[in-house]
Amino acid sequence: MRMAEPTDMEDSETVSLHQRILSDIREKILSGAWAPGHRIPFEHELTAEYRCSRMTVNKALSQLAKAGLIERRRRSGSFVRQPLSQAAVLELHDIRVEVEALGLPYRYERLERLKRRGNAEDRSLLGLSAAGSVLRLEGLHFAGERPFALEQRLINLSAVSEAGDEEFLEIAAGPWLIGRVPWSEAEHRIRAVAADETVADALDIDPGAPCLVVERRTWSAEHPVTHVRFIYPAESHTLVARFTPSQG
Amino acid sequence: MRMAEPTDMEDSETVSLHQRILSDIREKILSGAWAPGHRIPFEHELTAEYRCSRMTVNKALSQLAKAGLIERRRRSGSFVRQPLSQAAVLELHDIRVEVEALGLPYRYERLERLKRRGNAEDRSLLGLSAAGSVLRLEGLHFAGERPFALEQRLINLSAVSEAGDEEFLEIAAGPWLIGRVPWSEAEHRIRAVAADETVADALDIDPGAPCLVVERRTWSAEHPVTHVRFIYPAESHTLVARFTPSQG
DNA sequence: TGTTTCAATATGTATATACATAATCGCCAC
DNA sequence: GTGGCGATTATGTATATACATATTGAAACA
Repeated sequence: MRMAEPTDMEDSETVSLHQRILSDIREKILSGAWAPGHRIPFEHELTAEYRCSRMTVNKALSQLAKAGLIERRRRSGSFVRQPLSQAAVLELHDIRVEVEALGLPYRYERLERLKRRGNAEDRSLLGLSAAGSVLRLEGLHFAGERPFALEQRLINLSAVSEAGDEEFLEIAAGPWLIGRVPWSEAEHRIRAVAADETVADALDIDPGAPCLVVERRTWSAEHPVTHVRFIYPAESHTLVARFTPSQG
Repeated sequence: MRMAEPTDMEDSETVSLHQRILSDIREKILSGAWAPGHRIPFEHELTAEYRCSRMTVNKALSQLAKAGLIERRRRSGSFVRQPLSQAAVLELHDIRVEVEALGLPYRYERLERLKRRGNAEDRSLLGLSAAGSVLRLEGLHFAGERPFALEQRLINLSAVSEAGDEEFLEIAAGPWLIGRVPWSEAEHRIRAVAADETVADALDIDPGAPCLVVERRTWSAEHPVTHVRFIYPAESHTLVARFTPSQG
């Protein structure tokens, strides 16, 4: 019985082999290295590549199939899938796309950019245990001339150091990060609040007006990457999510 | 009432055993038969119950754990989870569960019940093309003495005729429907609004105060089943949804 | 009384194996 | 050619087995 030995992985944490296969493949797909339609290696090839049994590979691939990332066809192999269906709403949340879907011109404007050593609140928002540098950004998304959403973001520079060199003057950090950091997990919190003075001012609405707040924390391989808070004036925004009963 | 017995399997389709275990348990949890905190049978017990190997049981339970429905603890067993992962929040959205997770006593109170021929608005909300009978319900969910959420619901009686005979005086229609109608699809709309007079009055908050509104339409095999609108006072509620890419 | 140790236990992960099933390829007959 | 048919192939599901690991409860100890 050969135990799963960290053969050529020196950064290897105590991650199960099955997890490693899973995230390797997921990353290839999300990063675009394997485009939709691409045939991923056969089980027996992965078996050889990872030096493990077919069951282990099979479990990982089945999981990817269930998650909708790949499609498996008997006798043909497994293929990267096109759609990104329901979850797209809550996963991507690309404001440019939303705005342009409304037929309005999109624009982003940075309000604030600040590099600092993370304070207690930063660490709590990011879910960091140790202190480290963070980048704080604040910006406005416009739909035409009207403010569409206010964005307040923290980026964990220990996880994404290159972000420290970016200005983010006219591009939002979201799209920038998506192309660079393959995220493995995200958590959303959605709530309603009354606009305070600052928010009302930025969004050009009345103080006290209801706003929809969407907060998202993102992890990449266990490391917190970013925390972002989107604040939408109530009248401008409805989240839509469509589900079929999930099975895991 | 429930036929969890593997012995009398007259309905045996060509479903894999692993799928059957999975859906049996899921149903027990979603229907509330196994409340949050309940310890589900050990792997070796399920092994005996379903006459299969531990691997098969393990695969099913691992999947439920990944989906966030249960939590597994070594040496202790597996337990129905409290904290509502995405599945719980957006799929079932059982307010009783949410309230009890807060450690508060739950109560439901019907405000209105009305059977009528669906008008234009009803049809639009339900997504019905033809006219038919609908049941309109309005009720309040309490957490302790405080109103926790206002529920406004339409049920398509052509799809669920038995609902017409129910009073729904002290039980909300949500749990009732879940046990009866296997839904195949749901769509959520989430937004923020300011409370109007009626809502403010029911929820015992100030008019104009921000509220989180969650609307859900549910289909069962292409037929619209129900449309429900939950209105939460902002301070009482945050939706939480956790994702791995495309939901694993 | 408090702490340390240890065995028991349930889950976590991996193995090798077996057979079923669906899709495809190539061969052969017509 | 072309239509059918079996062999091949990749995945689907299940088995029995093995050992790792975390946690608990109780016994042994200071």
